[in-house]
Amino acid sequence: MKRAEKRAHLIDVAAKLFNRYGYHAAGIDRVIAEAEIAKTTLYRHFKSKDDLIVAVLRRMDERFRTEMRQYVVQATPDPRQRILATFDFLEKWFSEGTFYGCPFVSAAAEYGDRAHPVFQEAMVHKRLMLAYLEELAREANLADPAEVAQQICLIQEGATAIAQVTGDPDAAQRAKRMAARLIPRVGL
Amino acid sequence: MKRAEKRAHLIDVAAKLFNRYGYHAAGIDRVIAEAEIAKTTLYRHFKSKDDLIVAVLRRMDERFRTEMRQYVVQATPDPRQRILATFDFLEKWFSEGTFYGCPFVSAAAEYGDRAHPVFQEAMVHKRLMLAYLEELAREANLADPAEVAQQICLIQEGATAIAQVTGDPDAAQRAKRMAARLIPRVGL
DNA sequence: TACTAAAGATACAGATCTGTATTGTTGTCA
DNA sequence: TGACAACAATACAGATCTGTATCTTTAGTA
Repeated sequence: MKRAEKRAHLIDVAAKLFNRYGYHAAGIDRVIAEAEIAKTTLYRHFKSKDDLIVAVLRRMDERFRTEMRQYVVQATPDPRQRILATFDFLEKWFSEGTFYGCPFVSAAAEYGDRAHPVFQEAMVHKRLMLAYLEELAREANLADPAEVAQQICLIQEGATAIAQVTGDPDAAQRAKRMAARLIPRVGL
Repeated sequence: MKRAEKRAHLIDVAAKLFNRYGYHAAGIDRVIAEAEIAKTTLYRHFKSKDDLIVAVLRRMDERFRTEMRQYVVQATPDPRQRILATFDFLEKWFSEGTFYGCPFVSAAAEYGDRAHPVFQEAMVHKRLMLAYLEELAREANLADPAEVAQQICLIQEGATAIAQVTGDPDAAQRAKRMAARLIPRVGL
């Protein structure tokens, strides 16, 4: 395995463990055991655990938004329907069995200091999600794309939290229905 | 200080620390230092840290719902407005400076095993919140109280997550406007 | 006042945590 | 093939964690 692949694999394993057990509860020893690498190797790639966590969040943000984009694009060409398709993507996520709530919200909870790099990374993700939703709202010719994006974002967060605690993926479809009512139809 | 008061004080201190630093990050040593009690005293009241966490969650649930009830009752006599008043209560909470996101969602994230007592306690809180909102929806004579309760609950969770990550208490008022659009006016 | 239960103080056991140091092995490229 | 960087394996330092054991002091009660 090449160096870059090793690093990527390490991040993937760490992401899985952090999501499942939490950022504090999942220790470095467990990560290296599961990734089957030596501790020295980990610390050659990342100078600290916080550093690894930040890398994990960055990777998850990238993957999450890329996959959502791909899902939405292939789902429907209609701009308004694309906004609603994000909720189908959420439903898929919630049903995955590896879903333990939003990793970014959890990270912000475990590293409550707003100046902490981990918290900052969670904020970045939320900003980028907001930007994407605003982009969709703009393409749908909605009156106030920024406001719509904020609303959709809020509903998505709500659905995620509900699905996490209740374990019910249906939260996504309920959220979708709510979003449909909030978004005025194009041309109306 | 009497035994019962000591126990209550211990729970309050633990709640503050768990919220601020997280359930794993805040250690027993820190709790007893802040509460100014001996470790033996803590373990006389609670047989383990998990036990303490469960007690903290129970107390927070009780307090949260009681205070929300009181706030809502004194806010307005109109049943429909009472539903919306819950969002003003949230705004107050978000602005408190001691707000670090929903303690129950965070607890569920740190103890992701659904069979874990801590996770169970988070579920109980959500169930009770749902029951309260359904009660409000029923008093407002809404067509489908159970469905409305689920929707309001979802929006509240969304507002909480947004406020946590962005630090913006305005999420509560946005959520309130969204809720107002979702709840049909009485008699219509 | 004498008894008892609770609390304080403290040390400690045993595990686990992050991070480093050491030594040997592997693999890659010139 | 020889040099060099990465990796593995391992031990370890030093801190921190949960939980217990020991002993003393306090406080309430009969």
